[in-house]
Amino acid sequence: MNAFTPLPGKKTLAIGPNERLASRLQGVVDGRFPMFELSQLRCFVATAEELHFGRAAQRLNMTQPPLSRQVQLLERILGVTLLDRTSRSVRLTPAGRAFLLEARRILRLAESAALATRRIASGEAGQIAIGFTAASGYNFLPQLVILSKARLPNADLTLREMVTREQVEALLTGRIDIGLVRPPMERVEFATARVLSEPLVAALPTGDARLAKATLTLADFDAAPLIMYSPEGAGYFYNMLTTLFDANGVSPNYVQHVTQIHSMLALVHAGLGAAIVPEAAMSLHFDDVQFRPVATTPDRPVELYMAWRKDNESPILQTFIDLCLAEASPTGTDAR
Amino acid sequence: MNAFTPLPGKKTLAIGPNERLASRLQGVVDGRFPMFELSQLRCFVATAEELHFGRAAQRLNMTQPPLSRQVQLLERILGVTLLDRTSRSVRLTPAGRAFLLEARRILRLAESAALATRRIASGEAGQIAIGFTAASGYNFLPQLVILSKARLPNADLTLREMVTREQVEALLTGRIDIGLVRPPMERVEFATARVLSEPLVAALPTGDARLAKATLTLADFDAAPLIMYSPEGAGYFYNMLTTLFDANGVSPNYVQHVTQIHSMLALVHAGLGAAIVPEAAMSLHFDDVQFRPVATTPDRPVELYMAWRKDNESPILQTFIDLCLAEASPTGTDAR
DNA sequence: CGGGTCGATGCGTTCGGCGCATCGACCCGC
DNA sequence: GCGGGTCGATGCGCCGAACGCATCGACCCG
Repeated sequence: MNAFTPLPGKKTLAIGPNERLASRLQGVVDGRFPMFELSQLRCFVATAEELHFGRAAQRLNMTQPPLSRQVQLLERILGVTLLDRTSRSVRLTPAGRAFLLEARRILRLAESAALATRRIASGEAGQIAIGFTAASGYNFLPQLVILSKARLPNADLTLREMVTREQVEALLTGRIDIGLVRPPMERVEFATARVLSEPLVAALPTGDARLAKATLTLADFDAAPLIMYSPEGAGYFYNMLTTLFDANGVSPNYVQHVTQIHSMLALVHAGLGAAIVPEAAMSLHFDDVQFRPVATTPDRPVELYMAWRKDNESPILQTFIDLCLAEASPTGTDAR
Repeated sequence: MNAFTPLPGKKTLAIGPNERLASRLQGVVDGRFPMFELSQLRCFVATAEELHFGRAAQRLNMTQPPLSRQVQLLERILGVTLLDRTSRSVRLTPAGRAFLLEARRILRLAESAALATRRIASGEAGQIAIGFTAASGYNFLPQLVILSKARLPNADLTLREMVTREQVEALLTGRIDIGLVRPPMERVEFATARVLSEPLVAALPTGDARLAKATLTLADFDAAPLIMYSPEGAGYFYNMLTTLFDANGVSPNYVQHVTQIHSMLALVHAGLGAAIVPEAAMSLHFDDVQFRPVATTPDRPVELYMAWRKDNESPILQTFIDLCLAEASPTGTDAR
């Protein structure tokens, strides 16, 4: 069992090891070098730091002979003497000094690569690309980013503004992992959760008589100048408002169609008319533009959904979504 | 007693065969992970690139079963699934995608580290710190740098201006590898080679009557205003000139002692007097300062030596010195 | 000149990685 | 729908590589 078996004589034939070594170093002959291993780098670094094979071996939890041999092997692989050693001293050669720095870098890189990969697999780190509609960028998205920075500091968020239709395609192609989209969102590939529902508010220019009322109704917009959403670029709001107006028999005077909410408010500021915008747009402050609630049925018609591919296996995506759903008020969300 | 005999109190030194295995598995438990090897990274990279174990194994000159096992082992070391594999397809997980980039970086770094170290050991690359006296920086040093850049493009030169005395100390402490020094330079630790010997020239202000002569003699400076070297900061030139003047019975009128040659020329430019400078100083152009040869014995009294430690084992230093000595005119050099 | 230290080396053992053969899952085409 | 083909996983035997022990040879010190 014990390896110790004292042999009487010493066999002087030492061709065996040299032959194996020769086969290993055959690559040197035809120009292709064999590569060292990280364990050999650790051997060398420990030895270079201790400048003493015995202590280095102790640090590496091994004995001195195999350590000596690993360092020798590393030197033969490199074809370079890294350490000048006598029985009295061990010193780094210039090449050894340079290689020591490189070896430390390689080992550090290997350590950090392992760590980073473990974090990514555990959902603590990684990249998340988020698509969002313009209006969700005013209020909800910033909160989402703040939440992510606080709870997932190693998450690397990429934000891309795009309309719902573009987000669907981006989700399918994998260009984004999460979409902040407007309903309806019914696709078998996607899981969705309602993350926001908010009322509509009227944006009125200073001096507008309707500012006297605390709350407006849709009837207040009948035959009045209204800045309206473009059916192409802002279909969700266009459809929502036309449906609401039709259901209530209201016919505003559409003075302009625009796509962006901040453009609408700029036109309100210019006195062109009123606009009806989601409550989140109140984050945008324009001079001479004031807001009033608008009563509708339902009273919070503007909905925002989070959508992601069911088969997206990114661990951090799961962490992120769990985080979002846990943080959002339970009544306001409706997962899957 | 052998240092590696297990002592009663040091159980940890006894590394049984089971302990290696145990430490490998135990490491995962107590938070310390075993480290992967570069060969495993190569296995993973090839597999991730081919997305096919059979082809990857072929690329690695091995068979598929050990490749599968190495990738499995890597995954167990990381504690992370890198590849989702069925019998029909192999796909990277998000963590695998991230680790692939890291693995490639590590392998590239290892390759380049080996290459760089081989270059350093062969004398093709490395760092050389050169000390030089101010005057040698005007002409000789730039040529040396140009020569080095052309023939040793991977040499990383560090240039430090210092007087001869400082260079000697810097050579002894290893702060510089090569000194460009003034004689005498007699130390057993150093090898030296004369790399330059040049005549003295007079720097005269425009209008000086001596400009009429094509060549001046030392007698031309007797009783005339002369800007002189400081004995502390420029001892070599101070001693050379005083010795020459004494030997020729000449007594100039020392109007100012300064250390730097360009300061002397500035004072000549200001009309304060003449100066005697090494020929290399003619590289410095001042308005209203013109040069004339000065006849001396010997006719090229200004000598520059290259000095380096005999025991400096830097391979590129040897290459560099060989290069310098081969390039310099054989008559002008005198190695060792 | 003998004891002590240290790296190198001989030697026997063991363990890990390899190749071969095979399994099991899955796809595809007849 | 069933057999052939593909592909990754696995069992197994073998061999080489790395380990530990013992020892050598060089060197230093008193």
